Amino acid sequence: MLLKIGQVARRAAIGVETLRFYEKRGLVSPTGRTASGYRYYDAAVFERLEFIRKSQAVGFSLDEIARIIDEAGRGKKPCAEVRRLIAGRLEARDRKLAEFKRYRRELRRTLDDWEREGESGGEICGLIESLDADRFHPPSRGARR
Amino acid sequence: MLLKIGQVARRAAIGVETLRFYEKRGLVSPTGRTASGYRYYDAAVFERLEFIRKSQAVGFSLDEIARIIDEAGRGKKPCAEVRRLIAGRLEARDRKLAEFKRYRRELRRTLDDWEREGESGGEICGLIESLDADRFHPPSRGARR
DNA sequence: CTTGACTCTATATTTAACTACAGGGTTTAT
DNA sequence: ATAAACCCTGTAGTTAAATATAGAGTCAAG
Repeated sequence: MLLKIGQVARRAAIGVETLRFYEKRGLVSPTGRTASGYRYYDAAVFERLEFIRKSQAVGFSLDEIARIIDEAGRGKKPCAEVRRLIAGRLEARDRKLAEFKRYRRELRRTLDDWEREGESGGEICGLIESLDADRFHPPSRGARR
Repeated sequence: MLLKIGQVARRAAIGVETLRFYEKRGLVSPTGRTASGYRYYDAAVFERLEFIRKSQAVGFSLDEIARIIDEAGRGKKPCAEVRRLIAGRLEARDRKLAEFKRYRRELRRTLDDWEREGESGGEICGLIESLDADRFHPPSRGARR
C-alpha cells in the first residue's frame, strides 16, 4: 500500500518537513510521485527511518548516515572507508561514554566539596545521593522521544 | 598569581571568546579588572572551567550549569530543585546510554541485512566486526579534546 | 616611540538538525 | 461546488554553543 507524506510522518512520529528535509539530504526518497507531484512511499521507508534513528543514536551525523547509505546502498567498492568511518565513530562514542562515567563520579565529588565548604550551614543540600549510584542499567524498555 | 584572559584560555585550551562568552552566561567571572579594564583571574578559574567541562560531559546545558552554580554557589535554599534537576538530567543521560547500547546491536544487524541483500557480490564489506564488540571498557585514561 | 601581541566591547556568523512560514495547487467530504 | 485538510516549492527562522569580525585601546620589547 502506498502512503502519502503525511501518513508516513504520522506513523513515524516525525514532521513532514523532516521527511522532505531528509530527502534533500539524500537520506530517504519517495517511491515515486503522483501525476500532481505528490510524493508517495511504500512500507520500506519506515525501515529506512529506523535505520537513520538508530544511526543517530549511536552518534552518526546526517551527513555520515547519507554517506553510509550511499556507499553501502548499492554495493560499491570503498567499503573499507565506510568501515573505517563507522569504527571511528563508535570508538569516539565509546570514549565519550567512558568520559561520561568518569565525570559522573568526579562531578559528584566536586559538588560534595562545594556543599561542605559553603558558609551557609542551614539546609544541607543532598546533591550527593542523586549523583551517587554508579550503575548503568538499561531502563525497563520504552524510550521514545 | 594573576592571569590575563589569554593565559587562562591557553592553559585551559579554550578560546578567549569562550571565556567571555561564559562570563556573559554567568558561568565564570574574573577575579577583577585592571585599571584599563583588562580581566584578571586567579587559579580558581581552572577549577571552575573543569567543573563546567565535566558537567557538560554528563549532559548539562550551559543554562543548567549556570543554574547549579548560582544555586549551589552560595548556599541558597531551593536545593531540592537543583537536586531534581540533576537527578533528571542523569536519568535522561542513562536512558540515552541504554538506547545507545541497544541500537549499537540493532544497527549491526541492519547493516548485516543490507550487506546480505546487496546484489553486488564482489568485495564483501565487513561492516559487522566493527560494530560487533558490545563491551564498554573505559579506554586506558587520557581523552582530552 | 613605534611595532606587534594582547585586550576591550559589540555584533555577526557558524553548524547541525530541524521547524516554520509564504504563497500557492489538490483531494476529499459534505 | 466549496471548505477543510492535504500537498507542493522555496526560503527563512530556531537553538545551543561557540567562533569570528570590526574597530579601538593597552602594554612590553627593542
